[in-house]
Amino acid sequence: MKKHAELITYLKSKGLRMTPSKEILIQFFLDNKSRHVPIKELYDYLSKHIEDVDRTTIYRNIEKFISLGLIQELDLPKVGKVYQYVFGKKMHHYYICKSCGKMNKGNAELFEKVEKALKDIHDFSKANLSMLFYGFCSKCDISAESEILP
Amino acid sequence: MKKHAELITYLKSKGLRMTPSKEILIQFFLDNKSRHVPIKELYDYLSKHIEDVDRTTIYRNIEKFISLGLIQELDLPKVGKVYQYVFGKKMHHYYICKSCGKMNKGNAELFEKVEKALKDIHDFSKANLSMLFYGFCSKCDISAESEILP
DNA sequence: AATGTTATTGCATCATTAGGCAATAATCAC
DNA sequence: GTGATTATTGCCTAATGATGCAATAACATT
Repeated sequence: MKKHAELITYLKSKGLRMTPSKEILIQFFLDNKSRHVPIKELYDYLSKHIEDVDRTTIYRNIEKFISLGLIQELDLPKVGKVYQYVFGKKMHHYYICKSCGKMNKGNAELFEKVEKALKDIHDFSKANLSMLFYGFCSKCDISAESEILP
Repeated sequence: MKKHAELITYLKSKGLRMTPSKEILIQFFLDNKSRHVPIKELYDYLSKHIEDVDRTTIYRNIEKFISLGLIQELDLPKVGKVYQYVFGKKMHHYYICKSCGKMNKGNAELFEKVEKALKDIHDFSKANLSMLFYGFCSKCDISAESEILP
């Protein structure tokens, strides 16, 4: 409730107008904070509450939410795009396999080391920062049988 | 030339078969190593060399090349997807603005600090690792006028 | 409460990306 | 070289995502 109101205030301050579709999507994200949601699910959910919503509405709102730091998009190989609530989170990071799309949350130690290292970086907001590490999980490791890659 | 042959050998060892379209795409990437290329350009280039190439061919080859660590995809807000040659590179990283899509190469100091920190991480290949930092550039900074975000 | 401004939506349309299937062609084993 | 295996392509179709425009609705101001 409180979070919801805060969020609305923030979004309005950024020039957004609160419409039924935005209200519903925001509530959905607040209720599913820890999940990674595919856009199909968002559309289905919205359709349940508003009949004949156009798919464009979803795409345009998603885009705005991303630009304002409300949600984050992850494009996972073999899986597709998923969206995740990130508003107010300082940072988060993931390891994503370029081959199979498998995703791991990074460990805390690295998190803190990088956070310290980031103090040097300017022209980039430290709030709401996402770090994505694209590599290869052990199952897909490409360097294993290769004499070319180090 | 040498690089080209090495690459072919590697790809074959991974089960790929060398076809005209793959040859042309690979040569293109070798000739444009430092660039970030949109898929339209790849398609136009391929079309010049093979008449009536199907779009599907590009997409499927791109996907394979990514899976094998030959190229890397960057999905930039407001800009779109671009592809970059990364084969054999140990690591690279970028700062990408979630709002305007502006992209900066990260600085070297952070690069090394993170590289050290990564020694702890297991189940992830250190070769061919991409680090993407998604935040907000100073121009788009969302936290500037907000009392909610830290 | 009425009004003016403008973000938002729906609609139509187009561009991009993905998947199934049969024909083709690259590679391997002999 | 010949044949067998199977990755790849093209084609067709479907799903996903983007864009321009006019109508609508949210919001600030009065």
